[in-house]
Amino acid sequence: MTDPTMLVLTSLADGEKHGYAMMEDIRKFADVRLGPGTLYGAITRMEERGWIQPVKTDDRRQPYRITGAGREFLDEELKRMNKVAATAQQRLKPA
Amino acid sequence: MTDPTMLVLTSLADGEKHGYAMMEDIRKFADVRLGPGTLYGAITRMEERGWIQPVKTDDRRQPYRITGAGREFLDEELKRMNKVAATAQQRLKPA
DNA sequence: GTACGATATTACGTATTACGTAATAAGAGT
DNA sequence: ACTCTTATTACGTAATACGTAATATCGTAC
Repeated sequence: MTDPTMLVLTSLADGEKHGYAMMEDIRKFADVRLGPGTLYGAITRMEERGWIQPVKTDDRRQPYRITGAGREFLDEELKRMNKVAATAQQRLKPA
Repeated sequence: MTDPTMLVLTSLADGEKHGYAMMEDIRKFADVRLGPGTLYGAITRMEERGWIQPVKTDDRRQPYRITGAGREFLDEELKRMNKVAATAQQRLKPA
């Protein structure tokens, strides 16, 4: 419904961020509050899939950046989302 | 990613359908193939939540219709989806 | 310098959901 | 009768979501 994967990819689309920063960003642009369990779980899976990658740092905070594959995936999913949204809106307001 | 709930609600937005018809419809408008486990599982949950309801019939096929609450929910989620999609698209293409 | 609030992540456990496959059954056409 | 398509049910398992608590660091006000 508020798929964490899409939210994280969208959050990283305009630059690298660490987990906590994503939380805040996502709360702002989507009005969704991801708890740590949801967020860091999603991050781990997405890293395994090559959609995001950790950025080297000395800081205790671990920033991530979106990969090419991540952008591709995001783009494709966006197309589908738009298609579904367009269909739904059209059907909800028929006349 | 391709949330069955949204897909079913969208499918029912323009009239009642039974499960199999939803499958086909969803495949057409979203290019997503929902297997029976996914589809009928979603239907059951959505019925429990009052977003859809079964339509009385003698047929072996069980049609469902979207409820007022279902429309409301769909509408709200669409707003969020549009917001996320707009943000993502904007961020993917900055200049 | 220590107390405190905000920042940041990890570590759990549990509940929910997704999803694949197989089984079942009825109808339509040959 | 047979077979193909239609349609649903019944599983089991894997993947995800999500809440809560624990842990730790940082800044800053006192």
